[in-house]
Amino acid sequence: MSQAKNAKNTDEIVAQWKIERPDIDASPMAVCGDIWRASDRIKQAVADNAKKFDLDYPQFDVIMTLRRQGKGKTLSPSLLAKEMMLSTSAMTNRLDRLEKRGLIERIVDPNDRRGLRIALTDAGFDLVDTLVVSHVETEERMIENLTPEDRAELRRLLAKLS
Amino acid sequence: MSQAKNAKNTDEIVAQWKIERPDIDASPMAVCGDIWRASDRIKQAVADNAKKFDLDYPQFDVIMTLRRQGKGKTLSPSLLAKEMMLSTSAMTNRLDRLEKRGLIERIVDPNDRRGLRIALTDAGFDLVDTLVVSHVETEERMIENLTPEDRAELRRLLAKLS
DNA sequence: GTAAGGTAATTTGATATCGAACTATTTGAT
DNA sequence: ATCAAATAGTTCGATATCAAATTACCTTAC
Repeated sequence: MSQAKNAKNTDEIVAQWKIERPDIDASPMAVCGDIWRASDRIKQAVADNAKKFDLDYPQFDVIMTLRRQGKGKTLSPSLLAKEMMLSTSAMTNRLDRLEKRGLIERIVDPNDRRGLRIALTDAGFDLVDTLVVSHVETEERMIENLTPEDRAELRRLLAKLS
Repeated sequence: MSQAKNAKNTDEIVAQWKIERPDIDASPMAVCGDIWRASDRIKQAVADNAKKFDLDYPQFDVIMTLRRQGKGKTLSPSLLAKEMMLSTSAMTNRLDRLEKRGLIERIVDPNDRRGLRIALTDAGFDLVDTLVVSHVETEERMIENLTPEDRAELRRLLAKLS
């Protein structure tokens, strides 16, 4: 995940293809590759920050999503899964681990006995409230070289992707 | 991986945090989140394309890397792993599967009996040469709404990330 | 009101990943 | 020359993921 020192930059990759397949315009690889790698670096930084709180990224992801719904709010496992683009079986797994750690609890849905409501425990709530500060600092550090205009422009360009 | 219909856009997420934690400027989440999601969509499209050739992304990744080195060129497993930012054990796994499919072969390094040289077979070479065409088309389709200037600007901005 | 089909969550089985331990070989220091 | 340390690749153990199957419950159509 972390940027390996020896990984070629995306221009070098395009140059290699230019030699091997001069009939192909490989330049999209540079654009897509740069997005890909930027994302990997952000993911790594975010995961490293979560690790400081003894959380892996999957756990971090869930409790952040729960926290931003508001104090006392709950979500069903399937909504959580949809929200974070994950299979419900992966969500079951994440919730198992978080429940074991006492950060969330599963509450039977009073209106639908098939369903559950997932709530942060007090410990989970407190943890997120500390965590989110350094999380935002981490992300800010990743993009600190971008001016406000750069940021807006970057988002505008990314929004144009199909 | 695919963009879930119900996933909130990153502005909505920032807005939720604004309510819950007005003391925090969560705007970096929107920038980083947009990069993250753009990357996920590209990854999905690339994996879907590979699937048309009965390859999963990991296998695709390896044979593309080998192919662009040039016909007949070889790389060691550890260099391959470094090149694609992967553990060597994951690389062993990928090579096992590719070897079973007859797309690559492991050749003992004549200069170092600990080492291997990984080479594409003729079948592997032919497969990549078809595959790479639709791969580039796939990536081009993802960024088709970006003008050449947009693409350069996007890369310039991404390069400014820490 | 009952049966058919839909939905919620979990379980199961397969695969990919990593880090650590392991085996075999090479390199380097004396 | 010898032996310790480094290196190449694999194996092992743990964890995460997905898709498909499963169980339980709800909703709809009649």
